[in-house]
Amino acid sequence: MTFKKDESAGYVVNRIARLFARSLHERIAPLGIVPGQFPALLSLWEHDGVTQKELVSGLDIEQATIANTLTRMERDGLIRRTKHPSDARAQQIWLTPKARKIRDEAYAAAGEVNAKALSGLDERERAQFLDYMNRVITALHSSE
Amino acid sequence: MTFKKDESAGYVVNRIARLFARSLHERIAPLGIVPGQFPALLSLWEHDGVTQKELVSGLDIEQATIANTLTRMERDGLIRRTKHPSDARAQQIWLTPKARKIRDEAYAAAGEVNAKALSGLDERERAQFLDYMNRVITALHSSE
DNA sequence: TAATATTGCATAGCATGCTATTCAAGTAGA
DNA sequence: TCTACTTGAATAGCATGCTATGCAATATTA
Repeated sequence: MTFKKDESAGYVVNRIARLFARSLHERIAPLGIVPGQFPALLSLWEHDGVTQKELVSGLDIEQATIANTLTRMERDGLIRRTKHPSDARAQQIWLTPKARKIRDEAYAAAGEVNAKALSGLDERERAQFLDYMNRVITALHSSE
Repeated sequence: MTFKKDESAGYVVNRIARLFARSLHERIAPLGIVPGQFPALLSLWEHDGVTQKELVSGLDIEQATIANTLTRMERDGLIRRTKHPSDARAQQIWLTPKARKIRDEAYAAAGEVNAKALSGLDERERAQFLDYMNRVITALHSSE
């Protein structure tokens, strides 16, 4: 009785995630960003000036991970951090002009990767695929 | 025009992969193994005594990554490495009794995670889901 | 066979993620 | 108000993955 990797959802999902990341990495590297910065950027492109806590609350990534990502983003000139006006523990996170400027190209790059990934599925299948994935997320989330 | 994370295949896939890894981690930790060791273990449970090159060729993970994983597996008492009889550059990788012993439980743990993840899909949907994922892998693999 | 190329594996250096912990700053209660 | 709890963020330490390189051993070829 052999464990069939190609039939194990977990195995395949891991493989796909790495392929997506690689593909995205290639396309956004010229913009000066990397895949791990995408979640934060998506959120900040919509609304910046928020605290780290607020940023974290809209993402499904741990606070410690975001903190490190933000440090790299600051190093890379994508964000600035300013003191929060009324809470000395907190800070506000602002996009730099550089980060604002690449927004449309980054969206396009992500769109291209998704398009390429889904190129073998028709409209109905794509919708199903997303539906299935969202159901899997729900199932994995349930504590037991 | 807002980028809808829940409708981006790449975003969702990344999320799922992390949820899978977390769930698997919880279940196999008691066995003394971690998710990153799974691919190598699956291969070695079927056939050990192979070289690193042979092991790598059956997996879709880079050689450098495997090399580091094997170092941790050796540290954790899961494998031993012996000199290759006819090529001083190479080595043969052998499972320890400890690693052999946990095989069935590890299979079961992976099966449980998959079962939980897919619990919201019926038989037909599961087959479709896997089919879609394999098509996505193919699409992402194509160089252009 | 000596020079060159290839190959098997390790290492360096980095990004991304996680859990656990620390630490300073706010808040609440006695 | 003084003590204790909570909270926002950083840090430590680790795993997993990648690309690029290094290095020794083997193979090839001129």
